[in-house]
Amino acid sequence: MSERLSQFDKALLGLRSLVLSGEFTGQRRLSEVAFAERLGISRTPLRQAMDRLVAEGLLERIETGGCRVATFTPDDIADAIELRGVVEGTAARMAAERGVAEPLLADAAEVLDRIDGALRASGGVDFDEYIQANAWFHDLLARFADSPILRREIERMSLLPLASPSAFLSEQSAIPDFQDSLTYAQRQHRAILDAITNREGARAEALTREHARLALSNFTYLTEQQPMLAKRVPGLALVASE
Amino acid sequence: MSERLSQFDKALLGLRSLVLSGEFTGQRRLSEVAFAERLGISRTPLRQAMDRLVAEGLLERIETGGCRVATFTPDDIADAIELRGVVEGTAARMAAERGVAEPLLADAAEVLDRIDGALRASGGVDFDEYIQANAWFHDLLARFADSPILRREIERMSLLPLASPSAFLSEQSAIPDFQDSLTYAQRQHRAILDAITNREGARAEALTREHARLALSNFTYLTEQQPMLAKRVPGLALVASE
DNA sequence: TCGGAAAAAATTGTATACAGAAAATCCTAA
DNA sequence: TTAGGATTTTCTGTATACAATTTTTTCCGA
Repeated sequence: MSERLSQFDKALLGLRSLVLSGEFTGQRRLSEVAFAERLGISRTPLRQAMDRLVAEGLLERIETGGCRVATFTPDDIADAIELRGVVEGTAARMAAERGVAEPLLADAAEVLDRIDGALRASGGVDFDEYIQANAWFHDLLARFADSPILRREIERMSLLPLASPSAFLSEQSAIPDFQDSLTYAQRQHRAILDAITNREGARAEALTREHARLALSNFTYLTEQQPMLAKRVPGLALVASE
Repeated sequence: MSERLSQFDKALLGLRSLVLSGEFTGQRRLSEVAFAERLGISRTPLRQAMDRLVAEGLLERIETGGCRVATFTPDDIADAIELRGVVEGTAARMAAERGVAEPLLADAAEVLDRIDGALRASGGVDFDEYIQANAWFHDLLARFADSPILRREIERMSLLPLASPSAFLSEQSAIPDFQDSLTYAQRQHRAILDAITNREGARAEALTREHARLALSNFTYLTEQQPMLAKRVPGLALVASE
């Protein structure tokens, strides 16, 4: 089961995790040689990985050469979350319009049951399970419409860690009534799946957008109440919007 | 004014234009050495350019190594056009909600006048002018909301040449009442700008989506009426959806 | 003539060398 | 002491060499 990793894969995984660790979140240029040595590979595949991370938006090019960790304002993150909701909403609408293959629907129902289980776990909510199952549901949503284009774009948007639905989940436990928020989110999941199953495109789209707006309001609350969140955001420099 | 191009820039521009020329639209693997020689550069920057084009979606990786020109079904293109409309619609809505800086609005008004001029040119519609001004308008739309995230995503979606609003414009002259279609599109432009100026977010979004749907229906008409279009699609293998 | 194995050729993935440019350091002069 | 400039150092961008695969060709046997 363990596929042999190419040097490029090593570079990509290693570099991404280093960037997300937050260690290099200053505005300094990232040294190719330093990272290549640290990851035990040559500069060539490391450079490829840097290019990739620039394309993902995690890094940004410097005019004079090289690149640095990207910085985002809370407004940027908010936009990314909302846009993700819009695109997922489109996926939901298309899925409803076109109909979804039975097996996928069955998978979705099962995943939603798993989320219910995580919410009702003895000893409080099982966060890890919730996060995983939630990510699974959103991935299924992206596959419902059977559109490679749509799927690709949604996947791309999930790459900005802060825009993905499960980002911050651990931070979010600081939110009052957070558990209620999760329960509410799950009710939205069921409503979305219901709308899609019933071929109600407009409703499926609206519900999915609304679902993203919940994540958005949680994020907004966090950044307003806890400005120091910036320090805990995994790896990306979060810059105060003036 | 002529900025010195890096080898990578040469590779990117050259390779993209070669791919779009359609010469390599078979399913064969693109040889790195061949292209490097043809463009007069070494394999390193060419390889970077290939990576970039893969990220853009113009090329796709081959499991055993290397990459080839990507293929799209008409359904894929249709999805891309629709999705572009959705994201542009979001930009329009956000612009209306947030308000747009005066200078940008003035630019937009001017561009729309240029389009009117292109439509009323003596000796028939000035297509080149229309295409250029139209692209300009859509670029302004992407900048209206003052959101780097949104702008980036819209730009990215314009990279798939077939999804961009002006793609096919020359082909589309084969459409009956095509000139009327352009006039209608321009009326939509004005309506969109009007909605944004009046801060009517929902209307701005709906109108922008509708605008994309016009392009979509033109594309659909073309592929249905002229299956041989595939041969004339610049550079991308268009595969019949079964 | 056809199928398949073996050898040959070509191609990719990776490492590394090198030149030119940017950045850091240090020295000098006000 | 500090500003400015020259020098040194470091770094990126690019070319190229090399090894491991993959693909093609060749050749033999059925």
